[in-house]
Amino acid sequence: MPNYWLMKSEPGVFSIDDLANCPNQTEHWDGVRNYQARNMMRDQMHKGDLVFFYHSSCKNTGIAGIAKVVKEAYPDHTALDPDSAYFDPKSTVDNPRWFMVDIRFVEKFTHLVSLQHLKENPLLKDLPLVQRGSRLSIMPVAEKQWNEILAMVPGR
DNA sequence: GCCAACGTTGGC
DNA sequence: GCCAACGTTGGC
Repeated sequence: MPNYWLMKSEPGVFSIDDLANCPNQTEHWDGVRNYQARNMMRDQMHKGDLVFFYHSSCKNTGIAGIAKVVKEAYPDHTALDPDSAYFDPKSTVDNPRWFMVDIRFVEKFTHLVSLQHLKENPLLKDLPLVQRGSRLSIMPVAEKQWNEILAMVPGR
């Protein structure tokens, strides 16, 4: 059984369309700089897990589609690159502080499941995404929540 | 652009 | 270990 996740991305930076247009429709998920998110990604995210791709900080916030984990956590090289916005001087080759996984495009929803609709569904009240003040960029999704959200996808 | 909420840093 | 200051996230 796969685990289920939700990962946020700003579509102005990297959208689900960008993922679909990558070589092999696969890209590494760099730039995670939050320990809670890192720990989940590093310790609990496994090959074959499914991911809701969430568009944040944009006009239409919500879940835009599905991706899947195709490579488990390995060091995030952008932390070692002084020219990267994600550079972290405290991360080293021998002792990497930040990690990333590779994900592959699976499906784009014809219409996204909006944050507003997610918030309105009482069955999703425990999802960190809809909780007040939550800023987690990677979060687990329970199987029941996953199925509930899938049932909310317009036209699916 | 605003700002509430949160995470991190660093002095003590 | 406390906590004030600061930086970031992300919805609105």
